[in-house]
Amino acid sequence: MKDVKGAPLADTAAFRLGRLGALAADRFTARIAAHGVKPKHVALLAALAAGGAESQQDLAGVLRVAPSLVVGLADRLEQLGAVRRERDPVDRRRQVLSLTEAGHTLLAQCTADAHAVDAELLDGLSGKAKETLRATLAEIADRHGLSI
Amino acid sequence: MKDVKGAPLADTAAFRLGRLGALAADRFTARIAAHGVKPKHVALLAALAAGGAESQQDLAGVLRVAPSLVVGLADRLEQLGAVRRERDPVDRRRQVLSLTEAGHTLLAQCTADAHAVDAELLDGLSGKAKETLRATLAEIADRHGLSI
DNA sequence: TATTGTTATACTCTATAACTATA
DNA sequence: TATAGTTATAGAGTATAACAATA
Repeated sequence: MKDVKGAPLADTAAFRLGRLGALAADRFTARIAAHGVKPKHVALLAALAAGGAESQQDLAGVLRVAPSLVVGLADRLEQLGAVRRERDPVDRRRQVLSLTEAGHTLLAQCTADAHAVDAELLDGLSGKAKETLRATLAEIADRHGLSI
Repeated sequence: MKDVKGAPLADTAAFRLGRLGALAADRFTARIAAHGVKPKHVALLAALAAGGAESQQDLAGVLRVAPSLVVGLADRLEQLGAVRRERDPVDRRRQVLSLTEAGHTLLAQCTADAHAVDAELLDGLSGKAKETLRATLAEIADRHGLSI
């Protein structure tokens, strides 16, 4: 009769996801720093590439951050020439963001960095284990409305 | 010939782990707030329960935080009656921390909270998928030296 | 002189509230 | 009056540096 107490804290998915998520984020942050951006900037680029959100309010919703935070992110990306910011002619209160050619390139570079982190992090796992993990993470993210 | 560009950013394990890790951490944080602690306090309790680190320096190493941060964590846990803090008679510079009965109880409560978050987060996955995920996360954590 | 713990300080991230302009 | 974006402000979290006690 084992397991009277249930699995210890460190064996829960919640705790491990938190710990590994922080590790993954740290490594990703270190790599993309070379391009002058941080994870939230990349998330914004990815949200634009995915489509469906182009005003700053919509983007704040998708990224689950305060609208005021999007201002600075967009400022920085515009400064890097990665996004265009244009007033919506129909409703001049809205800023419509779109990816430039440079923005697509930057996103591709950061995506390559994420793949590099994947390789480091999942090194040693079997190919099948990696595939299963990706699929499971995708399903969980999907069930919790994390398109980005 | 698909996949010329490789998987998009949102499909990388690094990005999903970061996102899901933040979600798991948020939910865990919300639950344990009822006990007056935050994730780092719980990590300290778990490290003590796991053994192998009892001085504040050692604990800082295991938790991968600055030693100065451990001071405040231990202060709070001592205030809650969850840990004892005793000078090492052999080397009076060292503070030796240990779990009290209340500390074991607190850790058990927080572990139950983590299980509750697991249930929420992994809801909808098959039992087998959950087990495989736990095993894979454990293996990755282990390979990267994350005992806690 | 080196190390443990502590305190003081500063920096990063992000949210909330106040404000401007449009609607 | 309500909404999109912006700016100002404040709080949480954590690291680094300076300091005290002990080795």
